[in-house]
Amino acid sequence: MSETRDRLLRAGERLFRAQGYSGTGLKQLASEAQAPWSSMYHFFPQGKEQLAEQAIRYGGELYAQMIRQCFATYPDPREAVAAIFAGEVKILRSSGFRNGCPVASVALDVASTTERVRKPCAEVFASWIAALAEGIAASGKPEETATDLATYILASLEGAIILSRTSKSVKPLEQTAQFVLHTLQGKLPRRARKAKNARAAAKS
Amino acid sequence: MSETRDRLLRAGERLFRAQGYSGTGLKQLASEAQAPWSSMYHFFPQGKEQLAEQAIRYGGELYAQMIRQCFATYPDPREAVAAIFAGEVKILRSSGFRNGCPVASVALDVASTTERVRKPCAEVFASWIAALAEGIAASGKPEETATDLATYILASLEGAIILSRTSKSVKPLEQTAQFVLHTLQGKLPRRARKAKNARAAAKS
DNA sequence: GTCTATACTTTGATAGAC
DNA sequence: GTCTATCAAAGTATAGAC
Repeated sequence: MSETRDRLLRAGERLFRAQGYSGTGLKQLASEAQAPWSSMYHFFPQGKEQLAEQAIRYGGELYAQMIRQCFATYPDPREAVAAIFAGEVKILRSSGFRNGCPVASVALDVASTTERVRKPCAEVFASWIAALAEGIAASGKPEETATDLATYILASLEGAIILSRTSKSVKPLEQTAQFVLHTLQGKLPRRARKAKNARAAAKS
Repeated sequence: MSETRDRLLRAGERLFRAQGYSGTGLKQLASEAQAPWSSMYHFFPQGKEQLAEQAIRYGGELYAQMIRQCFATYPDPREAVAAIFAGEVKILRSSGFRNGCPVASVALDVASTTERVRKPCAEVFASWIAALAEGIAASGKPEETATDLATYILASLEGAIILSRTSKSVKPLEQTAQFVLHTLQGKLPRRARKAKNARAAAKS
């Protein structure tokens, strides 16, 4: 609907992604969005948390679409996941290692302090896992295994992005991709379903 | 040497870990450390960046020791890595999902803005990778492969911590551990060394 | 819906007495 | 090394005219 509102959300996604939640000021955000300061509280009367919540969902939906797009283009999950990692390499490179994950930086900032913002972060992560799992399950794997795999893939991707962004090198992303892809082509852990047994073993 | 200085560093590690760099105020930090406000600039005349830099290194060294300890206790890399993941589960649980990685939250905050703090973050990550690689190489794997593996393990661990912290559930951590351990016991990706070829393939 | 102005708080950082 | 006081700037949020 509103043009200005969209610009605010996009600026939010950009800035939160690069500087985190606390590190981004609303005035900087409005200025970056070329929006008047008054629109800030016009469109988001509940302030920063409300804006962040919607910016997270906005960026999250974009990324979910990208994931689905990859699986639509490459029916083979291995190729799809390779494309996702490769896409991340491109994003990091072309942004000078500024654009990492639009959710992770906010999530770490607020996970323990601002419940209202933590929740959308968790939901977006869950939606990405669902998108990955759906793509994987489409190739014939049982659904539970697909969700476990999807969680593992997202975790590896997120961590690799952090390492790459911090070291300003795409190597961690590329190296991690190799092992994840290998997992995808190989046989899965014996009985990925029986997480309970494995859990007990890991604890000891 | 100084008792007060140590308390400030420890408080820094605690707070930065849970709230990020921008999200943590120096006054809150001094109060939490039960240190007078004046000691802040007495011990860290260059201000917040200097404190953060040293707090990062402090926490980083602690974690590196823990990694080495795990490999010393369990000569089998698989068991050592399982212990590291299990330890993280315990830390998250016992802290009410507050204590994630002491570096990642700061790294995402400042990676693109505060070079002085980004650098120690990158160095600490590198030291953890080195510690992991050393433990893995000790079991007979070639050195280059060990470093690649170590990067992959750390990435998966970091990402899993994020997912677990955000969702307030240890499931992502436990599921990710399963796949990582499976990679460790299985055969490695064909020619982990020839990263260049793989890189080219991932791009296409 | 936008403009200008402003209240109030917190931030990082200094100064000077002791 | 610590205390008290204070600074300028930036933070979020509001108010009222247009």
